[in-house]
Amino acid sequence: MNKRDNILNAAMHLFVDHGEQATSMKWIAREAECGIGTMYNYFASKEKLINELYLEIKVMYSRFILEVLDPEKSIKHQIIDTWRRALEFVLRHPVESKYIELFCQSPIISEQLRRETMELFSPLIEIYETGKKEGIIKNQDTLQLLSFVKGAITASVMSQPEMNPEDIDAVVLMAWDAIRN
Amino acid sequence: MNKRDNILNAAMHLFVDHGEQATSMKWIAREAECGIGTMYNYFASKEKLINELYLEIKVMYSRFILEVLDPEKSIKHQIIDTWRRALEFVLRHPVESKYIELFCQSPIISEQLRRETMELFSPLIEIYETGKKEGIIKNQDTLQLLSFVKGAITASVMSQPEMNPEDIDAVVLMAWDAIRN
Amino acid sequence: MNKRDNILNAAMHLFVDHGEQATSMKWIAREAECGIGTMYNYFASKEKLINELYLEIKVMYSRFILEVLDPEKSIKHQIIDTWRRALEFVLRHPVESKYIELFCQSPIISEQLRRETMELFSPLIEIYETGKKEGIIKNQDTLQLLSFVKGAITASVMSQPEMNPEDIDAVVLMAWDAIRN
Amino acid sequence: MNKRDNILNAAMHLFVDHGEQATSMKWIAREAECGIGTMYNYFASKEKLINELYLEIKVMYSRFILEVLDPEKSIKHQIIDTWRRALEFVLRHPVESKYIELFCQSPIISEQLRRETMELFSPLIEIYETGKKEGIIKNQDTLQLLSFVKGAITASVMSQPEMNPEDIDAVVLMAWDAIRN
DNA sequence: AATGAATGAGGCTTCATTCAT
DNA sequence: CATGAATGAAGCCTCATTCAT
Repeated sequence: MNKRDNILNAAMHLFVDHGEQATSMKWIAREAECGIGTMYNYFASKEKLINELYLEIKVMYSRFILEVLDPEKSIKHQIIDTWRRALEFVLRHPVESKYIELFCQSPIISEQLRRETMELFSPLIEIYETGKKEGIIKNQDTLQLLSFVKGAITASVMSQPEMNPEDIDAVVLMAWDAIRN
Repeated sequence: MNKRDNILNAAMHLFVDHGEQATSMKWIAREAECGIGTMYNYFASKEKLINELYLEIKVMYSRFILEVLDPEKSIKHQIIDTWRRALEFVLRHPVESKYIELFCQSPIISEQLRRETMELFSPLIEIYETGKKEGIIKNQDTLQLLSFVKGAITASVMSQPEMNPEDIDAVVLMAWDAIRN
Repeated sequence: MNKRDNILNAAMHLFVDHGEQATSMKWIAREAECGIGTMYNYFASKEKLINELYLEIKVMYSRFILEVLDPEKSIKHQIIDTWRRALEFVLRHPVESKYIELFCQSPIISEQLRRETMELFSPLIEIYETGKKEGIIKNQDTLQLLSFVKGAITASVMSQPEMNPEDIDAVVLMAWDAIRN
Repeated sequence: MNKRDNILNAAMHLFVDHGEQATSMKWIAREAECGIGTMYNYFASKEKLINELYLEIKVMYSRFILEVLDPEKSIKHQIIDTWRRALEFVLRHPVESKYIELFCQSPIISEQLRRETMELFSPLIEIYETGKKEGIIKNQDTLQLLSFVKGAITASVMSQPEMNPEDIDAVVLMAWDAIRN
């Protein structure tokens, strides 16, 4: 594992466990097993580090979810697949998930970066809009639909961090019942 | 307005806008128009202040939601009423809502307090369980159901802070479709 | 016991147990069972309080020692009597003794007060000088003699706070052997 | 001079002149010509600094006194030699001596450290006990003897900080007369 | 005279950042 | 590149003192 990733990984774990501001650069350096000065060769400041970490995780997350999209499949299938992937992400990458949950709204994240990472998920928007046109999901504002299911799924998995396949099926079913026509 | 509430109010606004850790006690004092020392007559430490603020808001929130519960009504009505109240709370108390959204998971909130505030919502649990017995809502784990709709509704209203009555109806319908049998 | 003495007494105990600076005015007020403001009716400031306490104790100490002086007795007897009284003072008033031991040199005590309290013991000086003239004690500088025996006796009793009569006799004998001719 | 010693030295002088509690860390830093933060690289807290300074001085003091012990010499000579060294220490290291005098009993010094530094002087105890066995000094409790002469000598030199050789001889003689048989 | 809430200067300590090695 | 000692601004908190009641 390269040194930059080492640092980001150490930072993520500490942030999740103790909060961004309660985690000092010294502490990150100790966990990453490098000198404090070294970190400043990779990240110009703590703020930069936090923003880069945020970007890294969001990119990883969006890739994980979107890479299962198969345009051959039906819209319903595609939507449900993204949900399953979202749930799977939490199970496979609990720390990254917790990070997103906790610091998504951190005031340190620049507004610009926040907007950029939102765009990573734009392919989802198209799917939902196609779904609406096909009449298989409710004709609501797309952002509304997305927020609803994202909130629902995230909260579900957070409240029960160790889901088994039946739990996953149950949550996916509820989400589908919520938005389908 | 009494001085203690002044302080809590100033703190809440600053916390929501700039984060708990980025908000200094000096800053809160300036906003609350009192000396720093005065705050320590009411709250033994910043941590205590944060915890008391959390409790205050959670109690206010739970009262607001639960006070519309009418045992005479059908379970479906009662469930939907609580959702409408939850949405109304966000519209009427946007800062308090944002506070809950942001700091619900703050590592500063003591585990004990977190548990205590959870119990404030226990009446909801009974309603859902009656609903399950009556067969009108899905036979899922109650905490799962609650998390799902809570997450969904919160995310919905957060993504669109100025909802009109139709939006509210739409969200409530989605939530109901999600959990009904 | 009057209120002023109450305050001085509470202050003395706290100072001895925790140090002058570590003892807050609030704490003294709590122990003296009066309001903080009340203390300021009796002592203009903490510094004044400390200085008055110092004076009070030193006066008490000097009176205790000097009141046994009997000009009818021989010089040797008078000297030894003061030592016995000094030892007795420690046994009877351990807290006051500890206070003297600890804060005798406190930088808060004003130089003037320190000089004034020194004069309280001036009768002793005359006795030693008479003793030198009579040739029964060593012909040293009087301050030297006084310091020597005072240091010796204080250290003795401090190292063994619960002396029995034989211990007292032993210390007195050593002191006498030290200065006698 | 190394930086740690610089800090300890600055601290010692300020403590002696103004008291431990009246001396702020900022002040010590200014005198030591370093940043405040630098001090915390060497001492984890003000309390630690005070304790380490105490240890340093006590070790220096005990070494200074004990290094003249010569088992070839008579007990009387050995005892008197340690006294002369103690007096010499005060003359050569007046600030260190004042520090011992003033803060020996500071409530900040940990009880454990106090016990440890006492043991530094254990060789003295053996000498006195040999002296008692040989019948050349009074058959008192050893700690009593030690306290007596230590208190006497310290007080003597403190009351007259610039002693000449005759004064030293006089004090040593008084001390010897006090304990000899 | 008695009280204690209010105040803010100042204390200890942390920590992001720099820079000489 | 890597390191970590040095730095001082800024944070939390204490506490002597005041003043309105």
